[in-house]
Amino acid sequence: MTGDGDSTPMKSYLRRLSVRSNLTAEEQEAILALPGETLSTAAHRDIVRPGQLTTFSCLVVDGLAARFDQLSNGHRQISALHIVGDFCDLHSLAVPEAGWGIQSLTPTVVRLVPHDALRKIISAYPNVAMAFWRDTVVDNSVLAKWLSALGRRDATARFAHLICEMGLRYEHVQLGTRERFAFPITQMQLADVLGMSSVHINRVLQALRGQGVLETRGQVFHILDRRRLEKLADFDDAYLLERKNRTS
Amino acid sequence: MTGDGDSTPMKSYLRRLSVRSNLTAEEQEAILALPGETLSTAAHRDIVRPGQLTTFSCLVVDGLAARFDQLSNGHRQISALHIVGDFCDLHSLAVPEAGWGIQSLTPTVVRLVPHDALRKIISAYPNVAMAFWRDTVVDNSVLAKWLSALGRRDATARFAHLICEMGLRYEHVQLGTRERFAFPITQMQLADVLGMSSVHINRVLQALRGQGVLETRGQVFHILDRRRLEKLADFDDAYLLERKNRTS
DNA sequence: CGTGACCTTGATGTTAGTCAACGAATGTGG
DNA sequence: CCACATTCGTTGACTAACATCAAGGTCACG
Repeated sequence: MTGDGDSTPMKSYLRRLSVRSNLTAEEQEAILALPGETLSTAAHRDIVRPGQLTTFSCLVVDGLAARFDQLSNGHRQISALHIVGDFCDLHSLAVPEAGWGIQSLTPTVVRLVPHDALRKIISAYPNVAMAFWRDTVVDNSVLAKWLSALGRRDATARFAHLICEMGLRYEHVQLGTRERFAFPITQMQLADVLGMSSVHINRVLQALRGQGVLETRGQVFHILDRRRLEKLADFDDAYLLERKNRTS
Repeated sequence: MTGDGDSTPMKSYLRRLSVRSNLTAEEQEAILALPGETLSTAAHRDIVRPGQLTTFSCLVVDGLAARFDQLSNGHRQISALHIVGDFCDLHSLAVPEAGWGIQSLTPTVVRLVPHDALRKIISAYPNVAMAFWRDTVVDNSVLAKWLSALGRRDATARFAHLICEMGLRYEHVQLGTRERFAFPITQMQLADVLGMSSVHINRVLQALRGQGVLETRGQVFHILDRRRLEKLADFDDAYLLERKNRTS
């Protein structure tokens, strides 16, 4: 297990929010007190089915989930990775009919928070609403970065960029450091994230290992030469918005 | 000119919102009454510079703008196209520091709406806030579709998909039909949207013309065989959310 | 100890990029 | 109104990156 398990399901989300937003003690209490049902799933299970009408939003408490798009040619593209502390479909509050599916990539624990409760908290605490919104903006920025990676970077740069990003994201929720973190994903799944074949993922990874840039032990990525990795990736962390905001 | 010009700058936005959200007469009045400054720019001008601190959000009143990501290798990727009626950085309300640049692709008229006024309207009319949010969700869905197109579709399918999408979007703001619309973009700019070279854009376009799928006259795209275009694109319009919602 | 998922490697094919040149259209200043 | 410049579109020849196919190896798990 990598997260907090069932004991304090909202804690990891609060940690994520606090990277970018200042919240008062009262606001933090209100977030921690959000109700919901906790659900454990095996790997490769649908958490949200495309087109499903939802009455709750779902927070990843433990494990790894992905938003994916299935194409008629049999291929699939993962358009978001949701790690511990990610509210993977907060937007379903505004649009209850899911536009895409979410699946667990590993055994995963999610917390289903009713839309009612979310509506209450955002109307009672406008600053919390802003913090929520801010986080959805970051998700959007990540998506935009992935897009330019797929459109304009070669396989090595794409791979390197993803590893840089995931390092920071795991660090934000205190599940590792930017240089060493458990990222339980298979090469086939990486292929679906980066829009390439798993064969090519493997070759790129080996090249990086060969150059002494990183090593993997099981699911733990260990970055040996961060400078070089960031250079290969043309990585700039600004889009992850690590600075605090308060706008209310 | 393709839009309403200066006379009623918020009207086209209202049209776009109304595709997906039911708004009362009072709410519509409030939106039309939003203050702001109107600005005309030539083509290829920065509207928002990356990193810029903004105190307003900007609505495209006429023309065509793009959100783009500049890479250090000299390439660039366009991660959103903003047509008439698109509020291209509503999210800057939550995150004032722009994470990306926005440029005009053609001579463009934008309306700069102060954040203050937007904050007032969303706190006075929660249903308007939801309508705004809903529209940012659609922008996000579009981005996700573009991502799977770049990751998992070949050049022809990507091109076809974009044309299908733009047809619907122009129809939504009543600037043409899904089968015939003015889309003033160069092949180089298309290349930056679709993550390919302008040479290849040209070849794909010619192939589609040769098959009698579409023709172009100047900037007007005319789709001759919509069925076939949608099939090539594997297009499903659900992500553009043409159904109405009201959640408040 | 067998089974299935995942990783690794090699050989081959295809898509689309790059480079280069020219034509067409559009705009500009004299 | 014309000569020029610039941008955009078109085409061909060549090349590089990555997909696909196929086979075997490794590891975890029942």
